[in-house]
Amino acid sequence: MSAAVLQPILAMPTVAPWLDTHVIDHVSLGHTISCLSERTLNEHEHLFLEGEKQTHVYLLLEGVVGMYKLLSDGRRQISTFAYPGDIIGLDCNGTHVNNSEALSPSLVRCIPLNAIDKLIRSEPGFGQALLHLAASELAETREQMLSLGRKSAAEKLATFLVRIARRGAAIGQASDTVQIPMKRCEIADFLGLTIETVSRNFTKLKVSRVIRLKTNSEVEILNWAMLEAIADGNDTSLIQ
Amino acid sequence: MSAAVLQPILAMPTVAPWLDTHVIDHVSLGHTISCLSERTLNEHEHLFLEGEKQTHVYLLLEGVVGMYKLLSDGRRQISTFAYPGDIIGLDCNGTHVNNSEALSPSLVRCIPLNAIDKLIRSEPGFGQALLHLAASELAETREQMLSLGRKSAAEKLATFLVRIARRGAAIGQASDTVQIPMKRCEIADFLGLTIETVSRNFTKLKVSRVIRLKTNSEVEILNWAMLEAIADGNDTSLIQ
DNA sequence: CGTTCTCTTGAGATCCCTCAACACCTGTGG
DNA sequence: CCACAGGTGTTGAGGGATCTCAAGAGAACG
Repeated sequence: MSAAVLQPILAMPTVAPWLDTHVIDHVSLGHTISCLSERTLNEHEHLFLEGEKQTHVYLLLEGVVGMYKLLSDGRRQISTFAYPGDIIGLDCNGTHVNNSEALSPSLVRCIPLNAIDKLIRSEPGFGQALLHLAASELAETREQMLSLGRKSAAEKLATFLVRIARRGAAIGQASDTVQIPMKRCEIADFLGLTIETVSRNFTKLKVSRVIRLKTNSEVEILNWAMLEAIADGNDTSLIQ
Repeated sequence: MSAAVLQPILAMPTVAPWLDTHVIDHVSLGHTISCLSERTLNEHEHLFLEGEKQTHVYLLLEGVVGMYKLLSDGRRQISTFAYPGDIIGLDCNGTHVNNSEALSPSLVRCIPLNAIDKLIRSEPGFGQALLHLAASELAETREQMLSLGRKSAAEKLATFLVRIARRGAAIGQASDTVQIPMKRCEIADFLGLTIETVSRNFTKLKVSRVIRLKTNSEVEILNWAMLEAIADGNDTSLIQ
């Protein structure tokens, strides 16, 4: 699989093409191709933990990876989900500030930090691409803060579904059915809710004919306008 | 005032020194110093609005600026507060995704985007500094997501006070008294609470002798260990 | 010294959480 | 083929943290 087809949706210019094996070998590593490795992750296996020293940046090739933080009593907040084509581990300066766990069997390409540094110095476009990527992640994260701080449970779930549907469409999935690669528990920890509240609001959306659940991880969006209205806080019927 | 003394606390290497008038003039603008302008903002004046085209990046020289997003019914989420030395407008690729409002009379240096681009291309260290800055902002934003999604009102307020106290100490304020340059309303919109809940939890912290309010905008921290314990969710007495 | 803005405090309502039971699905083994 | 177990998701009842609405207390300012 070529990394060139796995471009992050948001970044323009994109970062992933630079991290193709041949490019990075040619540009920054000379002939020591062995420095670039790939790593498979089982479900629930961790890529890195909070507090660990950062050694690599990772390009996700397959699977879904969740980044999360914990409180000492076990409360968890998932800050973002990484999809194929996404860069993992950019949000840290030397030490990881998140835990990173594979939510499904995954495959990552490991890019050593010094390779990144060399690329930045030798290829002016690369640094710019990384900067755009970071800016996009910041924008997305701050959009999610609006959800966490100010939206109701139903609005949070609708927002989540809209975003995940757009994301699925961007990587070429059938647009009528949205694949949800995470469990209720992970959705809850992403939205700042409990699994029961997530489940109840799935039901709410079902009975009001906004969505239909083909399976627990496949959602058909029946009323896209209504879903977006709820997500944006413009709905008056569902939220009572 | 020289920008060199106004380095962002988190970024290492820092960005601000590159944006000093003489440096940016020499490196990227040749002799057209007129391209670099400064702008004063009254309280509640906006630097830019969501959806506007991005023309500049701003270095905050004086004052405090809040970045926020709105829902159509007026619910507001403040995503971050900028202090002197901070860069404003980095979290966007062409179009602003936040509103940016001065919370106190402020002064910003306006750096045109093309100057930023030139600096990135000509000075390899500058792009790296920007990247570190973006990574730091991402880390800080995701820390705030943990607050928004998983902490109680008391824990949110304690977290806010700890962070603002550290920030004040870093720019050389007296460590026993913390200056809070924003109103209750802005604290509430930052923490995802109402002003009443913020006020009630200020009172909670007062009666349990964790803090003392000299004025409404000056807080003395009486029990630092307790404040941090509450912020980290390790307190059992206050949260019942 | 009133006016306005901000902050605090109280009482009731509400949304979401907690605890609990049950339903569903899948694989395993008798 | 069925029984069973474990993981996952749904639904219900009750409680609690926070919000809403309302009034009053301070602080800032002309």
